[in-house]
Amino acid sequence: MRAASAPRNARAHALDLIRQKIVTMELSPGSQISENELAGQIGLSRTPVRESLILLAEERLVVVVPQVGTLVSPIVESEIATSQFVRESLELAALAESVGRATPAQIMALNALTDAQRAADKRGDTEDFFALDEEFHAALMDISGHGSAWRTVGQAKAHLDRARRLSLTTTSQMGTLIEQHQAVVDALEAGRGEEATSSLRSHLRKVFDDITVIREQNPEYFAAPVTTGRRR
Amino acid sequence: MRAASAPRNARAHALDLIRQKIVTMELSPGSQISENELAGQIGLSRTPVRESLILLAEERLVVVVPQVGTLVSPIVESEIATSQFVRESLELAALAESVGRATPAQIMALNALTDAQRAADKRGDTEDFFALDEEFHAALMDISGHGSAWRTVGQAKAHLDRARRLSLTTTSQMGTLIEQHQAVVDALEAGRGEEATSSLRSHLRKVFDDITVIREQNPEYFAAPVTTGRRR
DNA sequence: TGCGGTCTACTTGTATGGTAGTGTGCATGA
DNA sequence: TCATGCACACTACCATACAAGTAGACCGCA
Repeated sequence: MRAASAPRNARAHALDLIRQKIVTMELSPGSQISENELAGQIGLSRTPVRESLILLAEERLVVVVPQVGTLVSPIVESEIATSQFVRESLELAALAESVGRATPAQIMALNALTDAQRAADKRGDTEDFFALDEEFHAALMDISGHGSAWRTVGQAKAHLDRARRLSLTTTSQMGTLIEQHQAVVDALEAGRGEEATSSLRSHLRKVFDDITVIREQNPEYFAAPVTTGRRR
Repeated sequence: MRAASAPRNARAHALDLIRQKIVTMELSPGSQISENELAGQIGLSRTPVRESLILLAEERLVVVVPQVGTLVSPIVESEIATSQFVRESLELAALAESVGRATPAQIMALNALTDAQRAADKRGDTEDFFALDEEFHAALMDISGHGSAWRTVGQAKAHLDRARRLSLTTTSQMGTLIEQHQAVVDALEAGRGEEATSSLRSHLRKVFDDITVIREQNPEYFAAPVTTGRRR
């Protein structure tokens, strides 16, 4: 979400703030946080902070242990795999329905986004790059007519993004990702559905595969495949 | 969710209760509810009830208007379409990955579920039928190894189920649904992936199409395709 | 009769106090 | 030295009080 522009109320503000801290790794996975402490930092009472944490727990970004504490979810491989599965399934299904539906204006908008990404790449602006990446995928999904399903993708994506942030220092691969975006747009414009979906699939897989590399480089943030003792 | 067995705490209890009231149409779409009133009924204070409503708002099952009130979400066609898209995409993608992975024990479990559904059909027990339906689809997804993505499907499914409940009086079609389940299991067991996915797709589509019929019969619960003035 | 302002009842939002449960560290004793 | 029990500090959970805002009823007036 690029636009956290409208602080509808204090809770929404707190929620955006805390989620950002988690996804950007400012709050590192596994670290303990407390309602009191966060409330103090943000300048609110415990109530809106607590409500935010409940929502974040629903997103699996934090784990609340009753009477014990709240901690930032460790990056669990199975969780990432699930997020990848959800994202990939929804984006590919949407793209398949988009073939032949995309208007010239929509294609233009996608091209504008890839251009903007190239500019961000040259500037080395990884933050903007990530924001544009988000916009691109959202716009792509919107063409299918299932834009409102982006909410679901966004939740899954949060887990992936958190892991990806660990590699944002290595900006060398941004060019590759942009060209993969472009390949999807070009195939979509030409009406080549198979090519579009296969391009998008390999793009999403590449992002996913990068994470496994990241894991080897930053094992401290990754948890063992714990079975949390919770029954399904 | 068949098992609301473990009342982990008061809020989880309230959440299950309220969600059930909504999905079973005990709280009709569009009707206004209040934190105080619900708290009184359940026998809790506003706090856990309020937290439950926040979560339900995130699921789009209720709409909270600040300082005005909370109302059960009307059944909006676009919302149902999105839910259908999410459910269909995830279940089909999972099934495609399940082909060749299903163990004999898993196939047996699926067959046991269809048998149980036939029994429920004979008894005319629609509640049990719905619960078994849920179990069946969850078990099917679990085989793919992406069982934890069922959470996501479950949220989408809640919207669909609510609309389906309107037709639970017409139990005549339960037999058809069961045989569609069986067709999926049989194809999966035989390793015929294409047949399995196409069977599941037509099954899910049938459920979806039923809803459009329901709409014509119960227009009062359906809202016009309102653009709620909310920017994406 | 119709219009306008005010007042009240009710809503959700936020702050705060008390409760129950958990983990930790320290003192005590073997 | 090590094990054990206990007190304490800390947590999230829930209840309650207060604040901010809205909608509608009601009354006065033109």
